[in-house]
Amino acid sequence: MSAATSTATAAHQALAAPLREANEAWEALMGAHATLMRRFEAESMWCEVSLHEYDVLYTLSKCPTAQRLGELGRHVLLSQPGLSRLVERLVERGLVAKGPDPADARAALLSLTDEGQEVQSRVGMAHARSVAEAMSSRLTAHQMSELTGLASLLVRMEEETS
Amino acid sequence: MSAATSTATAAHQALAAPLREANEAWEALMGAHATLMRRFEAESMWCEVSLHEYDVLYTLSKCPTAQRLGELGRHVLLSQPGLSRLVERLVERGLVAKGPDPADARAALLSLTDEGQEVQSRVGMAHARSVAEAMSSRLTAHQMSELTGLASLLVRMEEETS
DNA sequence: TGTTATTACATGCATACGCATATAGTCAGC
DNA sequence: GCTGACTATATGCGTATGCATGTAATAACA
Repeated sequence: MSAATSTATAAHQALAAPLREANEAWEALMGAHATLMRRFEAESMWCEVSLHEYDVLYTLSKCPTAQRLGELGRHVLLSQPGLSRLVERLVERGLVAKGPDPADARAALLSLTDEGQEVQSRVGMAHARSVAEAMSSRLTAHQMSELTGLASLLVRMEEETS
Repeated sequence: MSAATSTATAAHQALAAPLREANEAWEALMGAHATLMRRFEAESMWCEVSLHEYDVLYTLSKCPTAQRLGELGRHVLLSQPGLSRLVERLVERGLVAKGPDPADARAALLSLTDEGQEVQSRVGMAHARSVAEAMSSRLTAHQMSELTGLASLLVRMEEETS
């Protein structure tokens, strides 16, 4: 091996160590997400509402006041047109109510209907039980809170850096 | 509040504590995944290959030997027909080679072409740098390794429980 | 060995999605 | 108050995806 190659390799390895740690963490996080998503998707509770649809119902259920589409978009991993049409379907199905915003005629204010609340609550309960079963079979309570803390550090990153 | 209601509430709260911890952890993990995915999706490196396509190239690049579709499916969060057609597109584009399995005429053995390796390597480098930047801006090296450990505990859960 | 069940992958079809763009409303400066 | 930049949501269009099912090959078993 030539000196030049050796130097390049050493430099590459010096650079690679922190890069590798970060990518291992991301890959593990991806893997955990994929594993759990696959498990949850296979459950029987999504016959009424898809995961994306439940995501919207859940987000709305946590909001004390009616939300705009753009606000919802910050919580749902979906493009703006995609979310627009997803909400449109939920409105047609009577789970979400869409009304005008008195303060801004462009905006649409979204909230859960009674039926939407009922569906969110019912599906949410079943999902929460499934989540608890999956998580607690692999993590202790302490590990869960550690994971919560670490993952929370990564959330809303772009809102703070932009 | 009646005694019955009070008892039910107490029982609900006793049940709710571990359930809440698990769901907080899952929600934080979802949030971290969504935040980072949103950030990575916005990068310019996916003009050549989409995230799903890169996922396939990356998985193949890590396999020393040619893989079957079903094996790939264990690593990619995509339905079997979806993966079948995604691979079909990659084959048409010359990034993946598909050959017969001498041991099983039903199966198709998949591997990266030279061009596929080149694309995976190039996109992978850029992606890895982006991942490292995103992670290290919010986590210390120690926190990354903690996250790796915790997330790894959740991976391949169904393989061990089934 | 012949019949059935199972596995591995492919395909028809409906739908959901993203990108680009359109439409409608608000705001800033003058 | 008018014009131009900007924002919030909707729509046209092409494509990717999932579900149900098809096709071909292997396995199991009588």
